[in-house]
Amino acid sequence: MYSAVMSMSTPERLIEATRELLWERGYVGTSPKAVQQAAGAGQGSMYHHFAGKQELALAAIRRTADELGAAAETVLGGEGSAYARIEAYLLRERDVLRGCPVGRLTMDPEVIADPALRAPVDEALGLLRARLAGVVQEGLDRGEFSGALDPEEIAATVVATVQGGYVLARATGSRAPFDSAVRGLLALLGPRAAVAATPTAL
Amino acid sequence: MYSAVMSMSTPERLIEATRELLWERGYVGTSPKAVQQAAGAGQGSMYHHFAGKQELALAAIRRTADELGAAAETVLGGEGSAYARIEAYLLRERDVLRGCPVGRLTMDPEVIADPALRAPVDEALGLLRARLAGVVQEGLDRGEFSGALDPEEIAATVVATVQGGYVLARATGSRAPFDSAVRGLLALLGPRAAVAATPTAL
DNA sequence: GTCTATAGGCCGATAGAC
DNA sequence: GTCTATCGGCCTATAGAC
Repeated sequence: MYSAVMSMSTPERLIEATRELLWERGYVGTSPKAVQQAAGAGQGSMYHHFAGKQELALAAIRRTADELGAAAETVLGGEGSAYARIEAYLLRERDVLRGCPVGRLTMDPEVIADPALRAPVDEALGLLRARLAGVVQEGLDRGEFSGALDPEEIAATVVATVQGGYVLARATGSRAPFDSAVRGLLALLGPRAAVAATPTAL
Repeated sequence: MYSAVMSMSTPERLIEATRELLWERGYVGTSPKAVQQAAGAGQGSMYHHFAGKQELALAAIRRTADELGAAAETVLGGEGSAYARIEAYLLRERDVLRGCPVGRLTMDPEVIADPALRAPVDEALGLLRARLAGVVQEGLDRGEFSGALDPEEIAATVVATVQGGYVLARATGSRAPFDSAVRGLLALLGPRAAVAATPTAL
C-alpha cells in the first residue's frame, strides 16, 4: 500500500492525496497546500500538472466515482437471487465511520454549485440506483418480491438507507446505527423473498 | 420574517446567521467574518458576545437540534395509527435540496472531532430514532406491522432513508430521488399495515 | 456594546529561475 | 518538472479606544 504510493508519479500522488482529503474534509475544507504536503509535492510541481484546485478535485472525484461503480458492479453482478445480491450490497465491507467518499461531496456547497464537479457524483449515484433497480426488477420477474413494488423506488430506498446510515453512524461515533438501518431494511425487503428465491439460486 | 430578524438583539442575529451558514456551508466552510456580515454585526461586537467561532457554532447547533426534536414530536405525537404517523413524518414538508441542518454537520470533520459540537447532533438524531422506535413498537403492539420487525432497526431505517434521500436529491439537483426513496420505504412498510390500522384511526 | 487597528498565518494562484 | 518568491486577500483572533 505505502510502497505503491511511493512508487507513483507525481500527478498520481497528487490525485490520490486529493481523494483522501476530499473524503475526509470535503472540497471546501481541502487546500492545495494540504494536498501538496500529503503528496510530497511542491507548489510549483502541483500547478505544473494541474491548473488549480478545481481541476485536481475533478480528477480525484472522477476516479472515486468510477471506483464506486466498479465496486457496486462486483457485488450486484454476482451470483444469487436478487435479494441475495441486494443483501450482499448492503452488507458489503465498508469503512462506515468514514462515510461514502462520493455521497459526502453532496454536502459540499462548492461541489454542488459547480456543474463539472457535481456531474461525476450525480452520475455515480444515478448509475448505482439504475443498477439496483435492474436487480429489483429481476427479483420481481422471478416473483421474489411482492408485486406492488416499484424498482426505482426500492433502489432509491436502498441507496438512501446506506447513505443515511453513514450519517447516523458518524453522529454516534459508532457503526451500530448503520448496521441497524441495514438490518431493518433487509427485514422489510426480505424473509419471504429470500425463501422464495432459494430453489432457483442455491 | 425579515422584520423579525431586524428586531432581534445582536446575539440573536449572530446565532441565526450562524445557523443559516452552518446549514449551507458547514462548520469548516463558515467564517466569523461571513457570520458578522450576515448578521449585520461588527467584529468587536461578535467577540464581545461569543468567545469565538466554536462557541457561536455551539449555540447555533443546539438550537437547530432542539428544533429538529420539536418538529419531529409535532408529527410523531399526533393522531392516527403508527403507520400514519411514520408516513406523516416521512411526507412532512421539507426543503429537500437544502438537506438536513443537523445531519449535514455529520459530514464536517471539525464537528465530528469536537465532542462539544458533536453532542447535540448525536443527541438530536438519537432522540429521533428513539421516538420513532416507540411509534413502531406501538404499531407492533396493535398488530399493524409484521411481528418480525425490530423497532430500533426500523427506526434507524426510517431516519437513514430521509438522511440518505437528501444526499440523492442534492446529487441530482432535484427532489425526485428523495420522494422515490420515501415512497419505496412506505411501500415496504405499508400497504397491509395501513389497511389494518384504518378501522381504529379513520 | 461597538468600533478600528493589528497580528501571524493560510488561501489559491502566478512568475520566473533552475 | 520542480523550486523559491511574491501576491492580495481572507482566517481567527486579540487589544484597546470610544
